[in-house]
Amino acid sequence: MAQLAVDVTGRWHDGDVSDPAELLRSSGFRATPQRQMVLQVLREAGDRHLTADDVWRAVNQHYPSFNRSTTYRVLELFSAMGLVQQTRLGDGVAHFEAVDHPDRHHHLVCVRCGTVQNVPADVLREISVRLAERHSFHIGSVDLMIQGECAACRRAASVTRRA
Amino acid sequence: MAQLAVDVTGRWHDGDVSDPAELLRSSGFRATPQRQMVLQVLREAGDRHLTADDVWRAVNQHYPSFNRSTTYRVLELFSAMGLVQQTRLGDGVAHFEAVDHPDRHHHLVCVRCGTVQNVPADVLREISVRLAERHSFHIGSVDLMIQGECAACRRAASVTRRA
DNA sequence: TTATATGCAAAGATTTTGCACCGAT
DNA sequence: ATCGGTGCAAAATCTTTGCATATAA
Repeated sequence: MAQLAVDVTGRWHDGDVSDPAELLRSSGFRATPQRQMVLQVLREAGDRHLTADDVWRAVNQHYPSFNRSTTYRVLELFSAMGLVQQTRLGDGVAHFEAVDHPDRHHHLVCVRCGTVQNVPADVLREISVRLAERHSFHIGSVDLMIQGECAACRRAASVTRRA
Repeated sequence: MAQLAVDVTGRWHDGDVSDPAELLRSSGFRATPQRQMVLQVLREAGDRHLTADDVWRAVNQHYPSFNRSTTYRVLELFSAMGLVQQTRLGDGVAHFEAVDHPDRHHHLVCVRCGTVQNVPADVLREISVRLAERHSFHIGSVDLMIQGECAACRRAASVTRRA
């Protein structure tokens, strides 16, 4: 995946995250219906992480001409703007969720059954800030993934497969 | 990516991580040259994370019939065995590294230039153990990725693109 | 008006799968 | 001799790109 195909130089939003259209314009981008609908879908999803395809299907339902490639372009833009956080859960597909706080929750992924448990992110806040300071790094998002066996699978001691 | 197509039930290694062949056999798997070479390549890479393709190219050089699909199958097995950790750098490709400690280091990924800084993982040990206990989760690997802007890019305030 | 963003179609990249054969045990 | 593992080839999945058109500002 190419990173930052979009030029966001000096165009980061600094304000009103509640008004998508204004947010886009104030960052120097156009408030197209596609972009607004993508953001809405992501926000309505709450802390469920959607794949690009999930997003596409949701928007496409109300807006049939909405194209897959636009999905990727919009999601890339939002990632660059810091509106959306991209998460990888080890399943080879990118997952996206709206960012309200820079770090919302993290993931325990079971390598047996693929179940994902969310855990609140505040435990990491202090540590990640300290890390960032030490490396003069400006945090966009924090993403912790712990892989292992969930309680059920440990007990079961039997293999569960995932499609 | 399908998870656990391989049956690893009750066959986790408990011992001598230094002898790849014995390690595999004691876990109930066959010690094929392909598997041993993949492990060797990953171990020689130290803390550089290799993509599946990197691994394939390295092994293929000494073993021309070595096939890409075998690469994926072996890496999946090693992940399930906990020998190899899959890390995410936000570039859409899976990266792998040999695991000696359950958590070795984590990553600060610059969304501008793609630079990756490694940071020692011990800061997270306590927290991840606590999290795992709370969720009755058996930790296989811990993977923290912080995305944002590196010091250089913040200063530059100009966009750097990545191929 | 005009540069940005989208739709479309095609290609690219990565990963998975079915099947016949091979080889570690 | 078995059955697990590999090679091969093909497909599936996910994502990116070029270009003409549409549209937000």
